[in-house]
This record gives sequence, C-alpha cells and structure tokens, in this order.
Amino acid sequence: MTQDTAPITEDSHLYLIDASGYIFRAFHALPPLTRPSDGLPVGAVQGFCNMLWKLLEELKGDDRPTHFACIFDKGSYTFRNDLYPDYKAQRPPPPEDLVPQFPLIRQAAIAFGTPALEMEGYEADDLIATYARQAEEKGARVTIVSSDKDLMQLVSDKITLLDTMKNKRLSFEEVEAKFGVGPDKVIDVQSLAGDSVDNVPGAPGIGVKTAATLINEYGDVLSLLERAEEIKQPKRRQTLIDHADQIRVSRDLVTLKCDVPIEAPLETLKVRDPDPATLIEFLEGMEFRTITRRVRETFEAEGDLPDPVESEGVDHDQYETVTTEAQLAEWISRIRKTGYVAVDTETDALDAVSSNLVGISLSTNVNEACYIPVGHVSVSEGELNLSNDEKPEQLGLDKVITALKPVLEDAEILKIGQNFKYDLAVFSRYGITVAPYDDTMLLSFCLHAGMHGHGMDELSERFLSHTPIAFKEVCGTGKSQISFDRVELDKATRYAAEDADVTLRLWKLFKPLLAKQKVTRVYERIERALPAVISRMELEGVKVDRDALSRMSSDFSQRMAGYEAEAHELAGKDFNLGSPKQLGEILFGDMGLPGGKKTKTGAWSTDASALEELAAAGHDLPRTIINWRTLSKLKSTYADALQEAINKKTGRVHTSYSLSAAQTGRLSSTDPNLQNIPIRTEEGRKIRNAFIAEPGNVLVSADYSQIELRLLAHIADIDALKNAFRDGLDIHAMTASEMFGMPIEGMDPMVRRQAKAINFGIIYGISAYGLSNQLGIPQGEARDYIKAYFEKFPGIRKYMDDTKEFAKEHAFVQTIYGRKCWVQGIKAKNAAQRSFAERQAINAPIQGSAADIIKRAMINMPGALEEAGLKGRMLLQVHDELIFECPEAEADTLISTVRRVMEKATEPALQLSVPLVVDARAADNWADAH
DNA sequence: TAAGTCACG
DNA sequence: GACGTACGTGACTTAT
Repeated sequence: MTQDTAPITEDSHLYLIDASGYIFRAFHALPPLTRPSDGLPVGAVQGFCNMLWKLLEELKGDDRPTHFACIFDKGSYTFRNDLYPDYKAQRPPPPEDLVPQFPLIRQAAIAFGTPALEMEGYEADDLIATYARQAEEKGARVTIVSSDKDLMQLVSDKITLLDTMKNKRLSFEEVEAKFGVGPDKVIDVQSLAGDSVDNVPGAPGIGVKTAATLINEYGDVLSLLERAEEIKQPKRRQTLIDHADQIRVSRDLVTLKCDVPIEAPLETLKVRDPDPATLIEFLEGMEFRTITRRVRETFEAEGDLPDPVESEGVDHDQYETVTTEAQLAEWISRIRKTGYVAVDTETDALDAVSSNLVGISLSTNVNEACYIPVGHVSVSEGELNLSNDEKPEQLGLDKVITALKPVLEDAEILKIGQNFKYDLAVFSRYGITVAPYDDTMLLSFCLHAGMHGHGMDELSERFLSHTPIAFKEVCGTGKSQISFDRVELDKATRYAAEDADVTLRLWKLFKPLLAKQKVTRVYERIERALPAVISRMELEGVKVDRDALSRMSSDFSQRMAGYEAEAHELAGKDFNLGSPKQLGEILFGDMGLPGGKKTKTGAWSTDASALEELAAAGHDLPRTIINWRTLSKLKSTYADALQEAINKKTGRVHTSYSLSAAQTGRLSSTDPNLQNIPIRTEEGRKIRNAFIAEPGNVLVSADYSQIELRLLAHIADIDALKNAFRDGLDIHAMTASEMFGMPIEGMDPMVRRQAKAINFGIIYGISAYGLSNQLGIPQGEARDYIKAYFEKFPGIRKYMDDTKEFAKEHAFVQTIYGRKCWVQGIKAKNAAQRSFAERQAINAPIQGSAADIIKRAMINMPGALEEAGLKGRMLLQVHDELIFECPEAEADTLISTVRRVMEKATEPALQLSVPLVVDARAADNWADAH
C-alpha cells in the first residue's frame, strides 16, 4: 500500500489522543471487566476501543477528524527528571490489573489503523503540544482528547480539549473556571500553585486561587518574582522571595515542550480506514461482543469489498519487448495454450477515432507480459535535432496485425481489457473485430457501482495494493508532453506491459465474484455487450453545421456586449459579469439588495432562481445578468466548443460515452457532452438545429415516453398507475384528478403542472422542501400535497419504505435486471446524510432500470437494423432517447424498426406490467426530429 | 483545484 | 421539531 499522506490545511482537524492519560482515567472510571475466557483485565482497553470507534466513525462535519494519532508515554524517565529529580517521584506503581492493559491499548490503536506515537525522554503531553502547535500554525483545528489539566495551557481558538467520558469540550471558559486565568497564563498559575500529584513543588502555601490573583495583578510569574518586594502581605512576599528558584524550576516542569524532534510528520497522521480484518480479529480476540458486532455491521453495510489480494508483486523486469517474429510466434502459441489474454493498446493520441496504433501489450499470467511496438519513432522525431538517434527496431505494423488478427477474432480465446471500448475502436480501424472479450472496468462496475471509481489505477491500488506507473511519468505533462510513439521502448514496455499485467490480475480477482454477488445477468446480458455497440456509435459521430454555429457565436457575442454595457451602467461601475463573487458584492453590497440564499461557503447565492426573485421584485440588473448568462453559456459551452470538437479527419463530432461513471448505470457523455444539448428554451434550441444529417439523409429521434414513471408503476406495483398507462391516459392529469378529485376534462393547466412536479418528486424521493421550491409554494402546502398523494397511492409509500428498509439491510438497491447500486450513508447518524442516501435508494432502481432497458435496446439495435436491410446507424443516446441517421427514403421503415426494438427491449426475458411507448420522428436536424 | 453556475434526462 | 435536501450527470468560468 502506498503511504498516503495529507497536508495540513485550514480545513484539517487533527485529533490527538492522550492515550496514557486515558488509560488511568478509564481504569478508575469504568467498571472492571475481564476477558471471559481467561480473566484478563480489559476494561480500559474496551473503553479505549469504544472511544476510538466513536471518534473515527461517528463524528461528522467540522468535528470529523482528518488527521489522527494516539500518543503514549514512553518509560518514566524524562528530561524533567534532569531538572528536578523528584518529579513524579512519589507516584505509586500502576495498579496490578492495569499493567497488562498497557500493551493491549497500543495494539488497539494499531488495529484501528491509527499511529501509536511515543518518544524516549518526553512525556505524551510534550508530543501532543508539539503536534498541536504545528497544526495550529497551519490554521488547522486541533482536538486533544484528554481532560488532563496539564494540557489546558494549549487551549486556543484552534485548540480544544475533549473529555470523551463526559462528552464535553473544554475551551477558554472551562480553563478560566479552573485556573482563574486564560490558557496563556496557566503555566504561571501552575508554577506557583504546584502539583502534589506530579510532585511539582511550586510555592508553599499558595494555591490556585492565590496564584491566579497574583498573576492577574503582575502579568506572569517571572515578573512577579522580579517585583516580589512590592507584595503587601508579608508572609506571601517572603514565601515568593525564599522559593524563587523552586518556582522557576516548577515553571520549567509544567511548561510543555513544543519543539520535540518528532519522527512522524503531521501529514502522515492522515486518517485512514482501519483494515476490517485486522480490526475485527483484534476485537474478537479481546472478546468484546458489542463493539465487534458494530464494527462488523458497519463494514458489511458498506458492502464487503474483497481484501487486496496477496499476490506476487509486479516485476517490471520480467516484461518482454517483442521485436522479432519468433518472439511474436512464441506469444501467440502461449495465448492459444492459455485460452485467454489481457490486451491493451497504446496510441499516439487520446481519441479512438483518429489516433494511430503505436503498440500492443499482452499478458497471459501474473508478471508474464509483453509489449509489441509497431509505430514507435525516434525520441526526437519531428524536432530539429542533429543527434543521430534512430527509429527503434520493431516489427512492421502489418505483420503484427496479420499475426494477431486470428487470435483476436478467435471465438475460443477470451480477450480481456480495461475500458475495452477504446481498444475495440482502435482495432476496428485496422480491420479487426475483437471477440469475445471481458472488460475489467465493467466487471468492477457491476460488482461495486457506487462504492468507488473503476479506472485502472484506482482498481490496482484498491485490489492489488499496487500503484501502476503513471502515464505522465512516461510521457510528461503539459507543454512538454510527448506522444507515446516517442517513448523509448524500454520505458514503453514497462508501462504498457504493466497495464496488461494489472488488467489480467484484476480479471482473475473479479470474474469469480460475479456469480457470488449475483450480478452475472446484468454483466452478461447488458454491460458486456456495450463496448462493441457504443464504440461503433462513437466512431460514427454526428454532423454539425459549423457555419450555423459560427454565425450564432457572433450573434451571441454582439448581444452579450450589449447586456454587458447595460449591466455596467446599471451597476454604476465596470465589473466582470462572469464572476459570481463580484456580482454578489454589487447586488448585495453596493446596491444593498436583500440577499436570499447563501451558498455552502457562505457567499451570497447569485444563481438564476435568486436573480429571478430580485427581478420579480422590480430590479433591473438581475434580469440583464440572466440574459447575459444565458447567451454566455450558449456561446462558450455550445456554439464555440462544438466547432472545436469537429474532428479534422471525419468532419463530425465524436463524443465519448463513459460506461462506468453514473452509479445508477446510466451512460455519461464527455468531450464533448452531447447529452446536455439545449432544448428547453427557444434560444437554446437553435443549437440543436445545428445537429444535422448528411445530404439525402435524415436524423431520427426516438424517445421513451415517461419511462421512469412507467417503471415506478411496474416496480412499486401500483394498479391505478399501471391501468392509466395501459389506457394511454395523460398520467399527470390523471394524478391531479385522483389527488384533487376533479375531472381530467378541462383541467386547469396549473393543476396539471403541480401534479407533474409531484410525479417527478416521487421519482427523486420526494421532500416537502424540494417540492415547495420546485413549485414556489410554502412548505406546508407542499406537505399537504404529498400527504394527499400518498393517501391516494398508498402503494408508493410502501415501496419507498420497503426500499429504504432493503437499502438499510443490504447497503444496495437493485434494478429490474439485478444491477446493484450501492448506497453509502444509509445508516448515517446525521439526518441530512441519511435522507440523502434514502432518496438515492428510492431513485436508483427507477433511473437504473430505465438505463438497463435502453441499453438492452441499443444492444439489440444493430442486428435489427441489419435484418431489416437498413443502412441507418445509431449515433447518440440521451438517457431515454436514441438518435439515428439514415437515408431519407428508409426513414419510415427505420422508425418502425427502432420503435419495435425499443418497446420490446426487455422481452422475452422480462415482461413489464406496463407498456413501453416510444415517440419517434424524422427531420433534417435534431431540433425538429425531437 | 474548488466553487459556482447551468445545460440535459 | 430540527436537520438541509429534490435524482443522475459534465463543461465552463473565476478565484485561490
């Protein structure tokens, strides 16, 4: 595992556990407890474990630790004994029942994954002081878990003490109450008052009260000693004069050292999750039943991730660079013998559409991997360079392709890739249709969607405890980045072969888990087929009208300039309209408008809804800003960016779909995102007009009507809804009619709109607040609507309760294809966090099932089009919509084929209890087809 | 790199 | 009754 660290910043919160102090306190405060099997005293250990668990698991928000350490005393001899031999001399030896618990508590700290720190010659308090001050200097918060008065001198506005037994934080007030002075004078009071427990002498006859009075009058103890002559009470004066040296020594004794030469730097104290197996083993060994159960539940609730496998370490030196035909033949025969092979391609650019193959890596076993360079050039290629480095020795591209094609297309040989969609696209451009294949990214996605990311580096870290060589280590970064064809073969081999090696290791780990986790169906019937289908769509791309976009861009620019001038005029000064910060200062500062919402960082909210409100109150500037923002968004994100995205080679725009980004199983679209092309406003729809078909062709858009509500009806099994869909009713009107008891005929559009908002709200895991916001009505009214809804559709409430219950028990929810969506935080103590998880749990089966269905349709589509003898191709997916391009003449046939495939997407394997309905239309641009 | 905003289903 | 919220995404801009 990598030694992960985290720098200390203002947002950090360091917890320092005064472990040695805790032991004594717990021993006396808690009832004695012995281990059932052998009577070993373990009371303090149990208290300690409970405390750590509570601190690490249950604290949220600001109080949540980001850095954490347990600090121990080491030995009994410290530098203070050199100052004063009697320091702590009269302490009785620790109780017999406590002695065996010291080492156990150290073990406990380690089992919890926290550093257990100590240092010869210093007390725990000195280490705590040193760490606390260092963190304070960086602006971090510090919590010292202790109630030891000796630590009170450290309290500041950043540093507090936490007494976990009384669950009380000690800050200025408490310190003042105890010592009669602030934290900065605690040392002075202590050096006068002394301490009988620690055997600090102080000044005889002077207690805390007197000391505080003196210090408050004289400032500090050293000044007091200097001016001792001025003291009026003769006895007190004499005491101070006689014992000045002793008081000075006392001062040194009570002053905590803030400059201990610590060994573990602050940033290494980063909080990390305990290793479940280690922790549970320790707790079980202690025979602590309750906390063992709690810990186990927590880890199991988070979904038991397989432990990182204990496998052979990655050895880059075992990788082979294949540059001869003999070597290549040897690898091919090895693959045929194994029956499977991990494959990875390296190219000279990131996009699969136009990049060239540079090399191929293969792996058939752990540490058994090779790299076959086919397109490497000299390191200085393309530069004016007089050094005589030559193009490296390598096999010709054609030779390698010809040799590998039969293997890659062999139905008996399984090809294994990570994010294989990319490699499929590359190979397809060299005439190879790779099949069959497995994709480790998708295996991971089926097993663990919602738990973590599924990129190779993260998976390798998580499951193999190995950090692969970073791409930027090989190719550099930023301006000096080179393309992979210029990497020297040695380096390229280590990097590329490692990718194949890691992919194979992940496959060996994940593949058997599919059945165990019961996600074989969603993998085999859905995910596995997608890379091939989607890689084809990506390669197709879509045509956009560059000139139209360019004209729009100019038009937007001009009008933006108008709004900008207007805004500056209204504001009375120039400012950057794109800066929410500056805008907030002008609206709510200069102009003194009433600010509504705040953002989570405390800044005034200037989003559209806030500006709308101000505009409605009769202010002009907000409206101007809204207008400017609309145009600015359209210009930069669409009109300009889409032109940039036109591929030089194909003249079309090729998005990239991410198959494992959305936890519900939806696809997402990037570079550019073609799933958020404007449609809701007139102005925005112009952008959609620029998505066009080739001459003689049309675009066809086919979208599922109300698919999520239909799925809600099916999944929650609501007869009224199912019947409404079977009867082809307007579902929102029907909902309104049921709720408010009015006829559908002649319904007020506003009433229907409210019902529509409620229907959407249901799918999102409704809340009164959310609904009131959406409809602009008071929360109470929203609450009444929801109540009315649930009275009319009690089955929906039952579905929601059952789903939450299921999620709480299993930590995941499922779609109709058995896709698991893991939900984190469903058991959180924090209500907001828990509610969020509950809404996710309610939404995920619906959104996820819809995603499953359209994916099934997409998988069936190419075959259906071909069977129907159609030339049309599938270009885009937008969650419930598919976009095709086809010759004008075949539009009608294509529409009926597409509609059939989409409406019957679940059959015959799965029969829904509601009909799926697809609307489809053809036009020469996307706006009109939709 | 984070925060704020806004485009979509 | 108080929490602080509608579910799921990605891109662009400003500010640090």
